[in-house]
Amino acid sequence: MHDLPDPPGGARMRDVARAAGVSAMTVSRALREPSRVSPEVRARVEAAVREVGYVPNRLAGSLSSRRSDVVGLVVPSLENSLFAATVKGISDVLRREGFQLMIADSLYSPEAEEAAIRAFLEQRVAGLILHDTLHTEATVRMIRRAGVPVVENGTVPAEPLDMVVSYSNREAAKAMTRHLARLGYRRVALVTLPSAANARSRDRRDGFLEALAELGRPQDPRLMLEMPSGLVSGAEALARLMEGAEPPDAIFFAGDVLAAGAVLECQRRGWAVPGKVAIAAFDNVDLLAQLNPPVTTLRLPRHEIGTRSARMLLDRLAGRQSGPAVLDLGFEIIQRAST
Amino acid sequence: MHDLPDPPGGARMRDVARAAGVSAMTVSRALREPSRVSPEVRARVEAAVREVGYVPNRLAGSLSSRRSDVVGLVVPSLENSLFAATVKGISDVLRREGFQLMIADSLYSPEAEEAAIRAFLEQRVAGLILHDTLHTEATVRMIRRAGVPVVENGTVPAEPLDMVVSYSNREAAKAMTRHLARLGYRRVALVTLPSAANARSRDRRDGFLEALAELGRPQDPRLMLEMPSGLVSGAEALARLMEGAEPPDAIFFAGDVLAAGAVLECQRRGWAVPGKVAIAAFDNVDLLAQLNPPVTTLRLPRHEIGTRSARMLLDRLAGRQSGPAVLDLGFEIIQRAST
DNA sequence: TTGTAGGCGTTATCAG
DNA sequence: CTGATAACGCCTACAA
Repeated sequence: MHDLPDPPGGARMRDVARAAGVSAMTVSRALREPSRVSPEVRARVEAAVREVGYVPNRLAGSLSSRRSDVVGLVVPSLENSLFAATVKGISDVLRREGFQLMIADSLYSPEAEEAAIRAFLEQRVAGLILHDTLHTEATVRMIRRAGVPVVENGTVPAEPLDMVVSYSNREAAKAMTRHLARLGYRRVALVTLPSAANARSRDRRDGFLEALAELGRPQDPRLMLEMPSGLVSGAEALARLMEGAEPPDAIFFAGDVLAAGAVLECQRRGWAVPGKVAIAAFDNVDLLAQLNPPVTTLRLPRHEIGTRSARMLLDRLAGRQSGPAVLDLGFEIIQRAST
Repeated sequence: MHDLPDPPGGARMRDVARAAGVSAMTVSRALREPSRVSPEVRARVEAAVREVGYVPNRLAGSLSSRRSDVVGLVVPSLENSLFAATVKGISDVLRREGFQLMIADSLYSPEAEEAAIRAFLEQRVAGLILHDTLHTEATVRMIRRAGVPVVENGTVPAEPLDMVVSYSNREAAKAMTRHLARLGYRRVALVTLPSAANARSRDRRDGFLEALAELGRPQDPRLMLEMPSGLVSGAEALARLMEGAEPPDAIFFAGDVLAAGAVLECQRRGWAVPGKVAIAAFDNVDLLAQLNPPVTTLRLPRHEIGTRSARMLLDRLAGRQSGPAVLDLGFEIIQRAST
């Protein structure tokens, strides 16, 4: 909390009013509802605004009007480029509608998310977009009490807080597993990110297991691995899985850039993909299409999740939409040479 | 701008005061300067806060105190993971100090930057961090008039607005060019991002040319190319440069993931790297170390730029630092197998 | 179409 | 250590 150097340089509405020879109220109107002010006065006000270099104070405006044009966003990580696509989608829509974006990262911790959301509510944001769907009880109470609209993004939660825009991690993982089976792979392994604090990861694992069950295949713990994020991690996962007695003939890397790391490791080891082992990924990052071989993966609507979330939130704020809503944006399998 | 549902659910300070049997002023103190309130009262206030579910209204607080704990950040692009590292650094420091972050992207357009900055100033942010160093005149006027502290990040500008935290794009490009010459490469090509709206790109080109001049080598327009960002673009740049009559023996990709795209294209063409052509990159993204061969590049202090920028800004806000300051964080060459 | 009065929820200031 | 009072800059509501 630090000093705002308003007084020396900052002109207030009344300064504009004086310069334009009207009342402050008229300046306010001229700025927000130009049509409700005579053209002549409007011109004088606009001139005065330029003359004194007036920058409206939205803190005062929001306090008085009990409205806000700031949306709060919490993502698990600011460094993950997958979230970046969603953030971009949100930002694009908000900008067009004249809203501002406050961002915080939760680091996959519900407690950190709670702190971020509290800070946002203190700033009286108009609405929240949350990528994680797991919240502390205190968070839920705070949000309920505040009454702000919320959009959740990460996956379709069992008990949505309010609105949801996502794809189904479970269905996506299931579809890819089926796809690999259809291609003839018999021993399909799954690598996920640590599921402890990651509902998305659990959903993917569940989808994988559901597919196996439907296919009448047994669960084999030797074919399931949790690894942290990263290229190196993908390489290591590959090594571990292939060292086993009955190695997989296909590996589904259901997270991040793990698959890319694995393909690069195959290059180093001189292993043919998919000859030695097939590799599938979970997200359509540019890299996967450019790798040798290009990697089969899922196209997820990352950017659209952002745009639709923002739209849904703004619709609610504008009273254009009533109740909770769940939007499942689906996904698509991209078959490439790696499987 | 939309309705804030404060009244139904939102308790105000006076509600807390009533519940605790004290005045609102005492609640305010108990919350912000607990030591200036008797332990007994403090406890009553804390209990009352929990009881009524009080969430302070910082709009009112900031308006009254003329302080803000929000920092505005403008990056060229929200999707570029290089900026993400800097954003993360900023966010880490701000969180620790209890500040909030508003983010907007400029899309490399000074006009869009101006709009974003205006919006931030309307929100009365305590300070600004700008990644671009090119601003419209109106932007400069606005910032000067507002008197908010500013940190610029992109490159060291000729006329800093205020504080600067960066590395020198020119020096970094120069150093890598020299490095390639030292390794024995005779015809070094340069690929940059479009320089029209990108000062960083121009600086890199200038550094490249300076190095050539120092080495007594001629400028060869056939060895300089501007390409848009992206892996595919890197592959295409490679193809174009190698198709010429006197192809380069080394290519310095001074932007983004261009170099990675080129290495992957070499794999496809069966070109040895560096046998057929050496490849160097500009930023230490994880991928470069994992590619085959691993790619020589520059380690830039992306994350540290963020942390130091935030610290410098907060120091200024706390009165701990006086005038403008320019912090050059340097860089480092990482020699790998691709050169 | 324009203006006046009062209040949004908090904090600075000064008094007790 | 605590409280009363007056802003902070703008907007809602109503009046002219």
